Amino acid sequence: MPELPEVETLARELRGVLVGRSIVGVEVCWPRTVAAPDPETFVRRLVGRRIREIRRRGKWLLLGLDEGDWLLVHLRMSGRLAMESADAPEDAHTRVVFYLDDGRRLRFSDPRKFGRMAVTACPEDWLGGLGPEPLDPDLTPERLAGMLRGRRVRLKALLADQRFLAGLGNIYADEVLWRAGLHPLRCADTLTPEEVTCLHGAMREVLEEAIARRGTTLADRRYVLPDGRPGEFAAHLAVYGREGHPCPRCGAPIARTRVGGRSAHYCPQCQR
DNA sequence: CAACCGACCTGTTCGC
DNA sequence: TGCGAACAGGTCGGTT
Repeated sequence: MPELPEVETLARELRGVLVGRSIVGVEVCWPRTVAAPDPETFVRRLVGRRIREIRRRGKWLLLGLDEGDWLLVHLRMSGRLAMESADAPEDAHTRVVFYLDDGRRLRFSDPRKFGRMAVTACPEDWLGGLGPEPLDPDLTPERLAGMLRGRRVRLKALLADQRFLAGLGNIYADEVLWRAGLHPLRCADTLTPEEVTCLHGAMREVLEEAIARRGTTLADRRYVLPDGRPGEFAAHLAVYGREGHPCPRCGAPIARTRVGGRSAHYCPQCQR
């Protein structure tokens, strides 16, 4: 579930505690978490490295290391990164543990085992296919209109397509469309310039507000901050997970349909 | 090009 | 109460 606001929050929180630290050891508990290189080389290229910087690109977290390598992390569905002291309790879902030079650990736990990480000198090999960042100032309404032109796809599917825009997933695609008053099944290349501007604004507002509230922690608590605190945006969701509940804008019951095998929540009254 | 499906996974929820 | 089926959705690769 972690999407752009959750990974952005993670990057900001980890920046304060990880930058300047060195990795003194790495334990791979579930080898398939390591997408590349092979787990042995993965560990060898990390041990002894200092963490220079932390960035986000789409839903990817990037840890910049000295000597030019990058550690890339994708949380997918259930991944979680947590800072913990050396005496923290066992976790049955631990997949990779990074031991740091201050005695603390960065633990990657991931019940569903979908999360992936990689060490590479060339992040572009992994991130090259991603679309633009939704919050990039260069992504103007005019440019967004150009991206939509000729795309005969349903809006919801396009917003969640990482090649189109990097970072939106099921939750925020639904929330953005509700804020913009656009139906999730609407064909993408039929939007008027006014509607594109509205979509552009809704996207920025929803993402910026979600980041300000440190992301969405749902009842299952699969996403929490590195210290275990929850994000606070769940209370501000208008449609996601609210089927049958009243629309915050008009009071009509929120409906749910399916787009490409995934659920799409919307207000049948406000989103035509 | 667009839509759909199965695979990857396991914890939770649902129906009988 | 207990059990298995269905569901959750990010991404990839294959098929229609």
